[in-house]
Amino acid sequence: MPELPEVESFKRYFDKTSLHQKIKKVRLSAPDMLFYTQEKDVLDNLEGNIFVETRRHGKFFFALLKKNGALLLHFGMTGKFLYYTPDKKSHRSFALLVEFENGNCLAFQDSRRLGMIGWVRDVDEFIQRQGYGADALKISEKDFVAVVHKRKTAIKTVLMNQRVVAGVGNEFSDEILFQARIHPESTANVLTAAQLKTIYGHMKTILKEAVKQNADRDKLRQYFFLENRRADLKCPEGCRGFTEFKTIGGRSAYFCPSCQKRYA
DNA sequence: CTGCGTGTTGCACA
DNA sequence: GTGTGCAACACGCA
Repeated sequence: MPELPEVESFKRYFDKTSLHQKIKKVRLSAPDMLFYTQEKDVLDNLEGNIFVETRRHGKFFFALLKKNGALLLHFGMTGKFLYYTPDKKSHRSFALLVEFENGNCLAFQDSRRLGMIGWVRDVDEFIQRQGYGADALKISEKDFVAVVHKRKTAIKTVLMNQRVVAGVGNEFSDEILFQARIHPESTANVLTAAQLKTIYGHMKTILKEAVKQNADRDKLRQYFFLENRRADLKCPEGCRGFTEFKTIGGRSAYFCPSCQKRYA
């Protein structure tokens, strides 16, 4: 599920549990998840070191080390943290395990292994080198309109393109466009500046609210397309339309063809 | 038992 | 460089 709000919630969990403790031992059980990184770069740079602060850019999480660079994690579709005190009876699965000197462990778990693990010398340099766009919660309205307006593909695809804006995933893109009443297949560059500002406003509002609620889905029920990802449902806007499913840009899209207008 | 997906990369090709 | 579409990763779920 992880989109920007979930990653922010994972960041809080990490901040609460894993800062300022000396790292004793690191185990990597999923070397296939390494992202532009050698296994020894992760192990050697973490062991004996201390996490001092964390950062998030879009869906990427970084834990900055006291001495050298930062641990990079991406949660893919099923990634999560589990901080625990080990006992001899049960052992937990992990892709990456950080054992602290105080005896507790932080497991980065990812059953589907679609996440990423890495080490970067410099976070900003990494983001720039990879070409990721500004974070969805930090980008200015002006910059948002400018970068989105250049694109000649479906607005949904543009919102989800991490190299345009970082942090919006499939589910939130559907919800944002539903609230903006714009059809997800509308071509980005034919939308007016006013329409893009509307999209920007909804993007900010929804993401902020989801972050405030700690990405707790039970508290985000009011968002129709986060909650209902099915076709043929009655549109809650009372437009008498029914939800539709379509693959857009290779991703599953849900929308109301009746109240979301399509432009070009 | 089959098919699908909340994410991303990397490739071939227009 | 921009955009499209696919396969790949592995697993839970309907």
